[in-house]
Amino acid sequence: MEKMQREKIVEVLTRVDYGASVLVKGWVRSRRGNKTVQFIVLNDGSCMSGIQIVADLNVFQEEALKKVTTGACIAVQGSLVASPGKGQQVELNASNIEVLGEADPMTYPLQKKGHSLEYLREIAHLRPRTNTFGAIFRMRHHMSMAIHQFFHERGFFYFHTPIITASDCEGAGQMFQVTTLNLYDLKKDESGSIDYSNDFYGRQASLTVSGQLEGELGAMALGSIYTFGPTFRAENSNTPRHLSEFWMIEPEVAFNEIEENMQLAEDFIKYCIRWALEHCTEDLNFLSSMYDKELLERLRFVVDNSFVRLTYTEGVSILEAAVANGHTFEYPVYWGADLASEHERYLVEKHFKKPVILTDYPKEIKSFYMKQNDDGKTVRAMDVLFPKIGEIIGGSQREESLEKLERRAAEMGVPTKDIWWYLETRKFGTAPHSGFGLGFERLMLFVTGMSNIRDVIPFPRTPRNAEF
RNA sequence: UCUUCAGUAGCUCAGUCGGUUAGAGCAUCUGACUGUUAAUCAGAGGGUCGUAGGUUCAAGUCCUACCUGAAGAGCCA
Repeated sequence: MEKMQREKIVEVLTRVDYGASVLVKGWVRSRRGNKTVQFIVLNDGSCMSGIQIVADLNVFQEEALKKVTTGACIAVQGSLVASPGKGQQVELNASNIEVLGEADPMTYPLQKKGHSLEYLREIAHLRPRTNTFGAIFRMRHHMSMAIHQFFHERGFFYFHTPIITASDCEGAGQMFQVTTLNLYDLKKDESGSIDYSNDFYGRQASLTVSGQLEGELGAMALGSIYTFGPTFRAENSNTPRHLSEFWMIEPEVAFNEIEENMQLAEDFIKYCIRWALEHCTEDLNFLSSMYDKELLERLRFVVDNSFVRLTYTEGVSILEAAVANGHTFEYPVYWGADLASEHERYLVEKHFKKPVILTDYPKEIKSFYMKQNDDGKTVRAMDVLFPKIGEIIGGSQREESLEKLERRAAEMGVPTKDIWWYLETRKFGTAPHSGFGLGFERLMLFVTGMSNIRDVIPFPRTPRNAEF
């Protein structure tokens, strides 16, 4: 084969310079045909569509096409022609086909017919080659770009918080320990505690459960920052909405109060969804047709309507009214109770039928760092609740008073000695500030219409599952 | 972690009240077909019924434990 520049199928499909000689490389999705002509659908991942390769058997020996099987990788040189068949604008009349990598049809796990998502999870190393996961992972990229673009446009700085941390007071869940100690020969002191003085960091260390505390340090210097990185929770959560390793976006803004924080959250989510509608049309249409017919409608609805904002207290009143009218919940509703998912779902899906931002929760059920309201009972927390997926964002205005912060930490039994540096932001030049955290995969669930979080990250990490 | 459901061919599933040799579609292979669109048509091969015990004359089917998966719940993003 003469030396040519390989072209991406996404580009070739838009071309109209018929007769041009083109080289494409990709993986065979299917081959069909008869004694005269064979059709090969070739996909290189650059877009959902494959290009149809036409192999005239006057040009090719049937034997030469034997290795062109589903899953094989081939390079095809041919001339671009307008397709006489239905279903595609252009196709490639092959003049040369080279098999770069064979795929034994007897053992190749992907067939051209559909597979269940559960089965594809077991072959996560190959599922990116399917239409569904090609679409999802292309969208994952686009959503990442949207996030950076949104914050960059608004003057936020991408701030890198550490993945390994020695503080355990976020209260966000169980942590994975990081150690180089010999687990077969752990040294313990008289009280039976493990001696970490010889560990890598000279102290106990873990994978981060949130970059928020360090993010606040950035905000108190750079003004507006965001983080976007992996986060780890060692919770034994087995649900379609939890991963033990997931990606989180955490903006933090100096001088923002809770209202501005809410506006930022709403603008941010809408920006991302609008970006998906504009940049991922082909993939969205596929996912919509295959998995969720109302997907596009739901995305447009969220973009076009403002989120409902109400306080926890108002939310509880609505739920209590529902109970009075005969609606039954499994868990009781009363002021002070943490809302169960059935309660959140009722507000979002039954009562308001649109995204809801709940604010001003009882201080007892929220973290120590949230700004205390003057009523002495509530804090300036905010949760953004979405249809289908529940809580997509959790955030708050932060307590800027050192005294109040320390008192609350003590009341809640939070060990603050490891976060003296965090407290010093309140000691030196403290300022009102706010931020929130958004689970990237939860956003992905919403924009793709997928229902299991294990299907929107290439290699999901969940309890008892770290394959690939 | 709790509750419920499921595990039978490469994949998706059927298998009746416990009863003879384990069924289908798709995939794969072989053949047919002059442009197909998840092509079509004909034929063939393909099984440790999740694992280990137990009940029974007899277990894919009933019981127990465990493993794996899914849904819901809790925890949370």
